[in-house]
Amino acid sequence: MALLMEMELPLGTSYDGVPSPVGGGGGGGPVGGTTAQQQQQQQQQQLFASTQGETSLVDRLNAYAGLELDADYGSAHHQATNNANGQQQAGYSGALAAAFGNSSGNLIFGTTIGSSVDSCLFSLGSSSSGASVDYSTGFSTAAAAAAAAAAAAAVSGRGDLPDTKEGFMEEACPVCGDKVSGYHYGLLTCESCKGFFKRTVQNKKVYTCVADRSCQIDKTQRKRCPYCRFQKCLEVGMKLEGEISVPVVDFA
DNA sequence: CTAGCCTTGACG
DNA sequence: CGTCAAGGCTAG
Ligand SMILES: [Zn+2]
Ligand SMILES: [Zn+2]
Repeated sequence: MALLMEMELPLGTSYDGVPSPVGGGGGGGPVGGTTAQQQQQQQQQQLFASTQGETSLVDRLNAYAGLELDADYGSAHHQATNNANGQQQAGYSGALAAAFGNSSGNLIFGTTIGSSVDSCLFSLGSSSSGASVDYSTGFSTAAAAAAAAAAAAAVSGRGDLPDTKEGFMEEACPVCGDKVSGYHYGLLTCESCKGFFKRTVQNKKVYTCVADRSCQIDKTQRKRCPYCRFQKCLEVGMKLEGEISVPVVDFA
């Protein structure tokens, strides 16, 4: 697919206000300084809060990553499969987003690790079967593993979904499983999740989960808990146009 | 609030 | 033009 190669994404999205307009891919007007990042942080803070059993920051990060792994590895994988149809980098950045909070290196709870994501290098083998990962920072094995797993799946273009023929498993919203209607906020999602994401970001909505922040989101239950739905939107990598950035990665 | 449909604009 | 995605609209 040549289409996925021509995505020119603005590196170094400004983190202090004006989202840099992206050239590629049509699109409406610029988003008026909406802060999905803050919302993302809010919700991920809550997730992170459940790791308070750990003492050190690193331990908590690892615990957090562990939670992300357990709760979301499936969807990340799933998404990577969908991306085989077009945009492989989405799953990649999604995993990175889950692991790092955002691709500019700021962690979800407001701390900064190192300087930026580029302190974490991924060396992916050219073969689709195996991918070697080299994380030199050693900050979070679990987080790196999560990112690497999704990255590997994205690169290899294989997930656990059986492809029909030419690897065209159409329609499967990574959030709720409904039929996808196109690319929305960075990846293939259904119309309803697109609208949902739009509403919550535009109106700066903040939901709260009445359960354990781990509600299952599917087509029939997605209405049940908007918190967990939005959480899954974020985990899966949905983001505003201005926030779309490519993590510093070199495929060797 | 939800979600399907519509309009808008930027591409090529 | 046609396509695509963001955002608007609105019945239910
Ligand atoms: Zn959906
Ligand atoms: Zn919930």
